[in-house]
Amino acid sequence: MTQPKKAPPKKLRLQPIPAEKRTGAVVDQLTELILSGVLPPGAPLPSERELSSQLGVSRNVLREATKTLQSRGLLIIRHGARTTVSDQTSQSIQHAVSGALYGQDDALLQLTEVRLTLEVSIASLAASRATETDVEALREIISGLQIHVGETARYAELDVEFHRAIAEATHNSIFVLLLDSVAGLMRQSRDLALVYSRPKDSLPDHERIFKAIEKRDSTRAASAMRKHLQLQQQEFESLFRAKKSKKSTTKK
Amino acid sequence: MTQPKKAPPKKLRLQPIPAEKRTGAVVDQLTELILSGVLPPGAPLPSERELSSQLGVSRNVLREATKTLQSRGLLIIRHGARTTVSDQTSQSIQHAVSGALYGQDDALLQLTEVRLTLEVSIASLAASRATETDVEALREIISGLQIHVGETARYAELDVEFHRAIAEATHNSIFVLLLDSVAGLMRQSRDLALVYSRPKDSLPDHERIFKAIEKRDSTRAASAMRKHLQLQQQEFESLFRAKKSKKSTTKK
DNA sequence: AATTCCAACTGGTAATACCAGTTGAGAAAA
DNA sequence: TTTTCTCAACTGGTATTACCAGTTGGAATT
Repeated sequence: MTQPKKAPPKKLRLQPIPAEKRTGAVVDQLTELILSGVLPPGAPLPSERELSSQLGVSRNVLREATKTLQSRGLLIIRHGARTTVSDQTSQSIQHAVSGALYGQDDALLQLTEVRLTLEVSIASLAASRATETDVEALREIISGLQIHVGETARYAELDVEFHRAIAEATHNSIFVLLLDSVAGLMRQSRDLALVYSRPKDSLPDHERIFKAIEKRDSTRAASAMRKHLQLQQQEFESLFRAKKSKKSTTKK
Repeated sequence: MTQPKKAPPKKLRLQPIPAEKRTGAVVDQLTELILSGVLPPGAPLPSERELSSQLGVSRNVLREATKTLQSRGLLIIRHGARTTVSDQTSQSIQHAVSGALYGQDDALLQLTEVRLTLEVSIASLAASRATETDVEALREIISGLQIHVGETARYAELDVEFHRAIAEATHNSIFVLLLDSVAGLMRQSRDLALVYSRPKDSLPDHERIFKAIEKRDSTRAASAMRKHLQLQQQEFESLFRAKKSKKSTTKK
């Protein structure tokens, strides 16, 4: 036994799968274990060979099930290492949306538009519902932003955190999920890197949004967020127009 | 050969998969074929045995790939029949969201809230962008609603169509996708059936929304939509409170 | 013409053997 | 002692083969 002592194969109570539709049943059972928290994020699953025998199904079936759960973003499977529980729920939304956007070159524009409307509503709701804890979390991020104005990369990270924290202040998990998905999709875009907002320009916006939420001023929070995002939107639009005209002159 | 003549195994140009990560490569290749329209919705794939040999991979790999695509909503796999291409893109979003909502009993409330903010924005955008074709489509649905006021089921169908048509008038496919997902999730809820809006009450709302869009009045469209959905939201809220108090007296 | 029936397809599962990354404990070097 | 390196024993990934279980469509029967 050269293998780890940690995560001792705690005999998870696993019900053997009865008859047909085994794969689906395994998916359901594992999903249940994960979502209910018996298998918390980061926890390793037993090996495929062990798990499959415990469940009374072939390794094939177990593997198809885990594959499905991976594509749903619930599991992280790495060749050679143990399969672990993930916490990225927004991943599957990204798949779906990126499918719908396939081949549309104004994809980024559509995304920013969705983000704009989504976040404006979120900001408004957040302002009316934020608890003291929420505000405190935002305050910390804001001070972080102020400190790291010089470092573009670090600032960008905190920027994302900021928007996410606002979504969490709505206390509606769907908003958080949708925002994550949209943000994840935008991050995939290559064109994005070029125009990503300069810290110096956006810091005042961020502060304004924070103050509005701190004062529980929904209206002001919404309008501050709108202003903040509209600038980006305009930059994308001009970028898109430039790209489009270039395309039509080069190709067609 | 007792099997069909239709869908003659048109030799799809399939590139053999080279080295490792075969499953992922197959997923990508099939995804490409589907999203690009080479394999249109409804089209049958070659059988697993044939496809796998054409791709130069084992049936195992092919199967895991198709399984993944199924869970992403791109394929429909039925035991005994051929696997066909699907067109349900919103399905995978539903999976993700229902995962996030797991165990939260105010799920329906969160959903209605998201729907409210989403659709209000959509209505506003639709009003400012609707083409004559869009308006014409809406007009037809409205007249359908007026005709079928008496039939609850038929009216409910048209109701869904109406909201979807508005989303399409934004000419932003992501909005359509998100709306579909939210609507699909709400349809799953058991509590929903009890309070579904009575035709007589909501018809005036629908007409008001339509007229606003017809006149390209964004503000009025948004407020009409808000009014329309807020009623539902309030009903859900009272239902939730009732349920909650009942729970706490019964259990704890 | 309508019904029944069944053979040959389809996908679903199992079992096994081997390939290919990962990992960590212990050996070797500092 | 501390650090680095090595490698065996894990992990997941793939291939093959055999068989089970729904579906389907046409031939045989009514």
